[in-house]
Amino acid sequence: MTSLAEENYLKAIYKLHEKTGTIVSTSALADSLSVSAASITDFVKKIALKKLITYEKSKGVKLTEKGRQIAINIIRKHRLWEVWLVTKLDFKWDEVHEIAEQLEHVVSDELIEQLDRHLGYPKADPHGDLIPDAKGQFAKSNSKPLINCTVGYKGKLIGVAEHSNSFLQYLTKSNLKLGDEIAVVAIEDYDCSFEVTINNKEKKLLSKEVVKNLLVAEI
Amino acid sequence: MTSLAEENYLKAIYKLHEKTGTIVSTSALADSLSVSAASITDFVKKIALKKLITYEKSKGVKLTEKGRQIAINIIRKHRLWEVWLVTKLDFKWDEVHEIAEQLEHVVSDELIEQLDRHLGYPKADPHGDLIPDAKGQFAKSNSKPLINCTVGYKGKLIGVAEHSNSFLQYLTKSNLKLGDEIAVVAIEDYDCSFEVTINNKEKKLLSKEVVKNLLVAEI
DNA sequence: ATAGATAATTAGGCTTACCTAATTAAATTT
DNA sequence: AAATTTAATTAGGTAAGCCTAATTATCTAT
Repeated sequence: MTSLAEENYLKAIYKLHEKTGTIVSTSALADSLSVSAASITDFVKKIALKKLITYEKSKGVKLTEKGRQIAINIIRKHRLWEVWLVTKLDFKWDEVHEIAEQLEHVVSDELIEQLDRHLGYPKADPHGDLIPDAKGQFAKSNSKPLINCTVGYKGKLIGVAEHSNSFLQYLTKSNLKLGDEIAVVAIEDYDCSFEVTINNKEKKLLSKEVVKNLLVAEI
Repeated sequence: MTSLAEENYLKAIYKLHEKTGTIVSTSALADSLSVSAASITDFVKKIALKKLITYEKSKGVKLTEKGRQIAINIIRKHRLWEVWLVTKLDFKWDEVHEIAEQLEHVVSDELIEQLDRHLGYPKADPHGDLIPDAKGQFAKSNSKPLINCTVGYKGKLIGVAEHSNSFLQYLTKSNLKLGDEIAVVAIEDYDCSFEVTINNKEKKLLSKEVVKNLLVAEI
């Protein structure tokens, strides 16, 4: 069996690897889990023995295929629960993370299968993150950060690259939501801010920080 | 905060007290939690210091009002989740207990409030057990064991006094479910078995063991 | 290439929630 | 009431998951 702590370590390793593309360092993990570096070293040795990760002393860790499957399953559960919270219980997209962090650890394959069915086999969570299927397979995504687009580009907002409550709340306040059509009208060279129109109507100025974190795709 | 172990101890004490009406003994708790008596004594002292229970050495324990509120809240959550599992995810009434045991520990008042609303504020769980409201208040029940009824009695099956999977599965197999109308046709003196009709149609013979565990109420 | 800074590890401890074995208290039998 | 059985407690110990402080490795800058 996989303990709560193990699940959280594996998930953190998965996410850090996804972000950096490299082997995951002790300090990055310590940071992400809010646990001392010494504790990380300890724990990491233990789960390496269980073949959930490979551990290179003073280098860092990597998930094994076994560890990766567990991590992906936790992420699958987390995202399905988030969909449920938003679509069935009317939570806002900035209110679901903490609750899903608890629900993701509930153990029952039957439950998750039924939940998935109940939700109509959603492809993405409320933040646009893809939901892997029961076999751990992700759909292919063709999203890119809006900041990589040029004047004249027209696409749909399908995700966010930053999940902080403050960013999500900023978007809500700005009346920007997933599915909105975004057209790039102009880009200011000096500060990299974008002038865009939303759904062919509303004109908006978006700062570089914001544009970096908006993920768009062809319509 | 209340730990997982604390929640389980309080719930067990609540249920044992409900069943026996008396102060709860160390051995009864040990039995119900599958933990050694020595561990019970230890733990019970700790939560007595937190004023969740009162502990009389060598006598047993009782919930304080604070402990009782926590226990009732866990039971409320458990039963709401069971309703959700059956009504929204199509689980059978004998499949929900273990999953609800996990879900009941998820911490979020908002979540439970929204879940309650989503379910339409159910009064009882799939086994007919009453669901306390957010203030810990139970509705009044006028149910009684079928075994206390006499020939000619007509009532509705509204609950079960025994929750084992084998009993629930027996009822399912016998095509008996909550809401069914039961009329007592005859009672065999010798073995206390009941001859009944279900929904004014099907005739059935129910053993004393079964009749003891069926809860009925006036229609 | 070496000094200094940064990152990782080791050593030793703590808390929670459990355990067994030994002892004491309470209940039951004779 | 004494003897026996049963229940409860005490004493001492364990594993998991964390901690701090001290040490060692690795990286960076001169």
